[in-house]
Amino acid sequence: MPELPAFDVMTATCPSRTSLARVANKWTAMVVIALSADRMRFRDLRATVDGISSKVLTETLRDLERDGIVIRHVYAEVPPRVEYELTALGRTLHAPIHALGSWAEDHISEVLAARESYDARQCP
Amino acid sequence: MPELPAFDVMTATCPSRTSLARVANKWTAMVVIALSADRMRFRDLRATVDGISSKVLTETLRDLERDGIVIRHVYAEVPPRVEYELTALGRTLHAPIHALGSWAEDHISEVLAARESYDARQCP
DNA sequence: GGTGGCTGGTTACCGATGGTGAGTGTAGGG
DNA sequence: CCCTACACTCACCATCGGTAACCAGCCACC
Repeated sequence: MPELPAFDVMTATCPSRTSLARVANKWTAMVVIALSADRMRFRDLRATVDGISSKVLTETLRDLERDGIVIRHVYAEVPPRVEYELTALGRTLHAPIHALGSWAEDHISEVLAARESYDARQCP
Repeated sequence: MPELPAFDVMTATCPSRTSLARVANKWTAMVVIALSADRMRFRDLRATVDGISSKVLTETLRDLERDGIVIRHVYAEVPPRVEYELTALGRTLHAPIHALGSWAEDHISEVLAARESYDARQCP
């Protein structure tokens, strides 16, 4: 009865594909990494995730909230305070995404070397 | 002398950021997953990664080749034959990306449930 | 009561990016 | 002589991500 995964990210129409598309995204990755340490407010996230715009951060957070990965806490204060936090589901995403971020940092020298030799080969 | 990572994906200007952007991408993820099993030719990749266009597959593969993640084998035959294979560096990327793909497949039901309740809350 | 600041957005706009469909070059087969 | 197979490449749109500017609500200050 343990049916093998009826879900396959390789299939264009499979819902898991749209989920992969959301999760395999640089902004998603950085927001999840930032939130994995602690819940944060909007402006701190914006500062931590260097280079993200308000609009894109808003959209990213709303999509993540819709998918049940982050939760939004609104405090009726002045000035307004809104905090974002990973849900239990979001915390399960931390390991894979953190691994990806670490990969980028750990292997950047190899990537840069590969680029250099590729570019040298292309335009002699 | 083992300096701690001078690289930080959270910094917009850090090279590792551009690397993360390439690697945290749905097409990249699917191509790497497809190639992790075995080297493949172009048309088989196109068939495996359901929904990708020739143009986008070509671009993705060229970027991955430039970053030293895949290697291109060209056979001077007619009709032409080109095979793509993960490099050693590419194979180190398999685990993180595969984890992400599995996450998407494993948690899709929770994601779909979250979406449903979110959408119900938004427009009653 | 006007001004400015704080916060978490929203909006208009615009260039980049993804996607489509058609075309290209080569050689063997019919 | 033409058709097919394969791996692209190109011209063309549609869509999307990104930027900059603005907004709402409340307070403190003048």
